[in-house]
Parts: sequence; C-alpha cells; structure tokens
Amino acid sequence: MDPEKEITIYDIAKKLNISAATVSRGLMDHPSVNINTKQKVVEAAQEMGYRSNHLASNLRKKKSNIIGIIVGNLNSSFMSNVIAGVEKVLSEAGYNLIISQSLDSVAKEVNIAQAMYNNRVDGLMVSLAYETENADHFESFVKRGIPLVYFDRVWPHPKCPGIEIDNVKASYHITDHLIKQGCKRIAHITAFRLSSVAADRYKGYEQALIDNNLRVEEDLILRTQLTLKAGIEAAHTILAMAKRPDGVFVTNDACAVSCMQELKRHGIRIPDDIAFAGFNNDTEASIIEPNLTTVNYKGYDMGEVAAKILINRLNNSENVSPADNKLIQKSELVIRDSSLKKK
Amino acid sequence: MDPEKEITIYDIAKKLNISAATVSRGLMDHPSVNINTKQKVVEAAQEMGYRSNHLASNLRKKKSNIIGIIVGNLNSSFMSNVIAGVEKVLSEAGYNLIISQSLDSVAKEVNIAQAMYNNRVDGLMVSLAYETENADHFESFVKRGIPLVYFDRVWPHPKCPGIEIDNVKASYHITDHLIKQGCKRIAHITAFRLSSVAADRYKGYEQALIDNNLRVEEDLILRTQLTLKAGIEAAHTILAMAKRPDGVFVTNDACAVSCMQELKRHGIRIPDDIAFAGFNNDTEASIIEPNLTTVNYKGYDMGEVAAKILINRLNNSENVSPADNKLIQKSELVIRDSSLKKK
DNA sequence: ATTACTCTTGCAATCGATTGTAAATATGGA
DNA sequence: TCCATATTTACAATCGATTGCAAGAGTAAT
Repeated sequence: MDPEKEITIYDIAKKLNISAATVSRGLMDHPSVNINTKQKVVEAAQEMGYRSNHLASNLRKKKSNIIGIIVGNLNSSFMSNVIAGVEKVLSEAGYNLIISQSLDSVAKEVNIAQAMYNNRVDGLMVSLAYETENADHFESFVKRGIPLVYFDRVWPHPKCPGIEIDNVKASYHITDHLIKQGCKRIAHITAFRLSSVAADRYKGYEQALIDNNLRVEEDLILRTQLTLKAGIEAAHTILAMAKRPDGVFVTNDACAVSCMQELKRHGIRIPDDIAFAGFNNDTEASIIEPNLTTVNYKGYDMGEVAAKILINRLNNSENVSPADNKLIQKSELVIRDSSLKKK
Repeated sequence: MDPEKEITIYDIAKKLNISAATVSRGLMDHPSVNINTKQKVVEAAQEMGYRSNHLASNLRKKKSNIIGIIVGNLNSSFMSNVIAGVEKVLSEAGYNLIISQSLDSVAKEVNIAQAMYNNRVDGLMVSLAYETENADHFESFVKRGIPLVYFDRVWPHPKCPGIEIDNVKASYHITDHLIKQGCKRIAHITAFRLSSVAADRYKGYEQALIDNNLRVEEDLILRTQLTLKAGIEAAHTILAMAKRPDGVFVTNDACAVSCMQELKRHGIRIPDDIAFAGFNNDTEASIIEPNLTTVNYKGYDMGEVAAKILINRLNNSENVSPADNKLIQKSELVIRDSSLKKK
C-alpha cells in the first residue's frame, strides 16, 4: 500500500461498493445504518489505515473543536498550573487546546487574538497581558458569539465571565495579620503600572491600614517590576530608609523571597526586625527560611473552573446566567514564620 | 450587517463583480493580480469584516499549520519553560501549538497520539510518559513522513531527532564532585521504573563510584516515586540506617529538597553529616538552606532548540542530516553549600 | 396482491479557499 | 491596422466529510 496516499471515505465506499454517505454514517455510529454494514465499514477502515480528516469535517461542521488560550507567560508556576487544569477539563470534553503567550505585550496580544479568530477557535480563554488597558481586540469574539472567558487578569464585560480571586479581601487579610502581629509601619511592594490585580491588592492593603488607624505613607509604597531583581533593589531601598518599616507585604512571592534573601544578607532578622508576607504560595515560599506567610490559591483549580464554564457556554449558548459572570475563587491566608513576631 | 453571517471570498467577489479566484489571489498578494484590483479587494474585505477561513484553506492546502506537543505534565517548572521556548519559536514561524498532557499514562499517550494524527498536525514534539516502554504509537507519524521530534524523555529512532542532556555525564560529574568533597558512602535516590533519564543518571552515579574505587552498595540505592512525599520517606529510610551515608545524590531537586528538610528536622547537619546534590536546578534549589548543589540545564533553551529542529524538518523534509539525530543540550554542575564539606 | 410501514442506502449539495489552465484584455512593435 | 507577447482575470475542479431528502428494499397486515 502506498504510504503517501491518504485513505478517504470514498476509498472505503468504493471498496465496499456502497456510498460515501453510508461510510460516513457508519463510522460515526449513526443509528440509521445497518449493523452489518457498520461493522464492514469499521473493519475496512481499520484495515485500509483510514484516518478521519478533521480538517474536512471541521469545515463542513463549521466547528474547529479548538479552544484558544492566551496568557502572558506560561512558564510561571501559577500559570502552568492553570493551564494544566484547563487542559485536563478540555481534553475530557473532547476539545483541543491551542496556547499562545502574549509575553505581556499588547501588540502581540492583538495579533494573537486576530490569529485565533481566523483559526476559528470555538472558544477563548484569556488572561490579559500586563500592559493591556482595553479589551477591544476581543470584541470580535463577543460579536460573533464565540464564548470568551477571562481568568486571573480579567476584563469586566457583561457577556464574559471572569474568574479571579478576591484580591482586595485577601490582601486586606494578610495586611491585617501583619498589623495584629504588631507591625506599625508596613511597606508594600507593588507594580509600576497597576493592573487590576495589583490595584486590588493595593486597595486591600490600604483599607487594612485605614481600618486599623495607621497612616498610609507614600514613602512605604515601592513600585517595582516585581521581578527577582526588583526584590533585591527593593531590599536596598528599604535598607537605605531613615526609618525602616517593621513589616513588608509584597504582591508576589518570588519578589518577596528575593527581597528577604537580600535583607538577610545584610543582617536584617526576619520577622523580628521586619516581618514579611507575600502572595501566591509559590513553592519558594515554603522553602525560604523563615517560611513565607502568603496567600494560597490554586491555579489548577482556577483552570478547571474556567474551562468548565467555557464548556458550559459552548453546550448551551442561550443559557447564560448573569449569575456566573464574575466568579470568585477562594483563597486562603497561609501563616508561616516570616510574619510571626509573637509566638 | 448581520453579525451572524460570515463573509466569504464569494461575497467579496460578488460585490466587486470579479471572480472568487481573483479575490483569493488578491488577498494573499499573488503577483498576477493587478495592483488596483488587489487594493479594491483588500479594502472591501476590510470593510465587509471578512475573516479568512483557515479551516477551508487548511483542507485545500492539506496542511493544518498546527504542531502538537505531548508532555507528561506541563505544570513543572522545567516543562513549562520548555513549552514557553517552543511556543515562542513556533509562533514566530507562524505555527499554532496544541498541547496535551499524558499525565504520564501510556494509555492516554496512545489516545492523544491518535487524536493528533487525526487532527493532521504538521509536526509533533514528544516527551514520553514516565511509564512508556515503546513508541509504536508514534510510528504512524513516521510512516506518513510527519516530522517527529523527541525531547527530554526521548525514544531512540533513526528518523526522529532526540533532544536531551547527557544525563550520564552530568550525573557522573556531580557524583564525582561529592566524592572529591570527601564522601565515601553516597546514597542515590532514584525512580522505581527506570526511565531512560533515570537509568542514565544511575549509570553516571555508578561509574563515578567505580572510577573512584568505591563500592556500589545496593542498600544505598533508594527507589522511590521522586515526589515530595517520597523525599520525606527517603529521609526516614536514611535515618533508620545502621550505617548512614555521608552523601546523597537525588535524581531531582524537588525530592532532594523535601528529603533535606526532613533530615534537618531530625537534626542532621547538611553538608557536614550528609552532603546533598540534586538535579534540575529548580527554583527551590537556591532557596533551601543550605542551597542545593545541582545540575542546571535550561528548559527554555531545550524547547527552542527542539522547535527549531522541527521547523527545519518541515521546511526541507529531504535534507535530514543524520548528524542532528541526537542532540545533546549542555548542562552544568552548579555547586552550592549543600555539598561543600571543605571550604 | 395491494397498501402501509419501517429500515437502509444513495444522491447531490454544501462547507470556503486554492490553483492549473484557459480565456480575455492590454500593450507594444512593425 | 494587425499580430505577438504580457498582464489580468475567470472557470471549474479539488480538498473530504456531512446531511436533508428522496428512493429503494423489506416486512407485515389487510
């Protein structure tokens, strides 16, 4: 048999002296096909090395069976967990997943959105690029009725569910925890450009201070890139302060950890001199000494939830209850030694 | 305009009173189309909200423009970095990436392979499931001439390049390093079922012992699942030994770290009582105290290399030099405090 | 034997874009 | 003006699978 030649349903039809329609129906187990015919078809297909051509079938069915997912970077522990959860749910539902990273560039995000649109994805999941300030480039999906679900870095839209955690609340709690431990001057390491996530966390921090009658001091707000390097720089900023903080709440763990390491290197005792809290519960948090107090929320779960919502929309596009428009994933405060001044 | 109606090249053709063929050629900038016509076509397309139907075009061109990637789990730091590298290269080359995880189950891997085959992926990248003991389910790709590239957990095949690191050599070096630090009894924490990766690392360990006139003792080989929990259990096994090892080489960092933590909890001093070495250079390795000596190799780079090789095969399928059949990515020993007995 | 069904099967159009080849138009030179 | 060569454009087949509808075969009841 020529290995180059692809077998089609027509080849099977010819061989069995029946029509291609019957072969097609036989292969997909259509009830109106005689059981014997069905068996013959399946056997012949097997024997001839037939493989269904999804390209043709997709064209005919106007359905690609593909779900697109766009993220900033997929190689963070959080994001890869999200994707793992998404992949699991989608593959169980029979969908394929195509992934693109915007590398946190708006321009790239726009291109990717366009490409996904042309590729006729059946649904789309998006965590916005860091810089993204509007979601116009996703409007085409909404217009065409293609289900769109935001997660983590969401964009509020009446027709698109957003899955996220309650960043304000979580950050309020963790700041409050630091205060309860006796901190009076709490620094906050956050981002330059306030994405909705960073903004919410800032808000929670601020509110906790206010509710505890502490001043919000601009000097204690360190705006950084939130990278490992930024953590080291932040440490130096703190060391250089005339009046150092007695607590630090960092918007992510990675940056918190590198900042802690640098401070330790300069003789700062944690938590005695400065208590620390992060966000994300990355692996590093339970390895650094002292272990880092942080906020835990499961990327894997968020991925699963987001994917399930998407599947749900795909199955019954009419039944879009506004109730599930904004979904809050639960998160929890994980208290570890980095913040425990009283024991 | 009806948002439900998809615009096709026929609609554009009708509006401009030209043929669909010309529209098609105009849109893809074919040289035989008059420049004025071309402009009119592009404008009309823009105005009418046309979007190319890749499903139709793929069918006609018999090319899906999709590359499949199959991995065990995508939510490890190493693997997500590989994928990030792959995605970058493929997207630059204009390909889409569809990802599936086998969850290290052979059965699932077989299914996924079949699905990818039917989906007409133009190329495939595979890191085998942990359990996989043969690669027959990928033969269909080879037969059809669909480029297949293995990475990390590779399968030797004359037609399929495999990108991996030299596990034997790296593990030889790290074991040798432990010996040079004065270790005489080095335990090795490895896997139950020896995947090629684990087997190679075992081989290097063994050879280093032999070359240094040390006995290879079966009691010191701990076969585990290599999980965090397994690390804790291994710690207890070590604690229970009549004659404890003075060094431990673990096949991966995560397990090494959890083992170290448990030993520390029981008063073992590292590296003085027991020196430690891991493999992978995960983030944890530079956070645990003492920092873990390990082997560094960049997942991102491996992903880039693997993807480039694949693209290369796609572009000139004939020019398959056997030279690039087995590609060794470089790796390096990262010496940290966990193994430094002499300072 | 005829009618009335139920089961199976086949016909033919359809999903949109691509492309080899033929036809139409345009350009230039004699 | 007319033929020869370039430029452009159109025709029609093709890529495979799917599906509404019609038609054929088979069975049972009258």
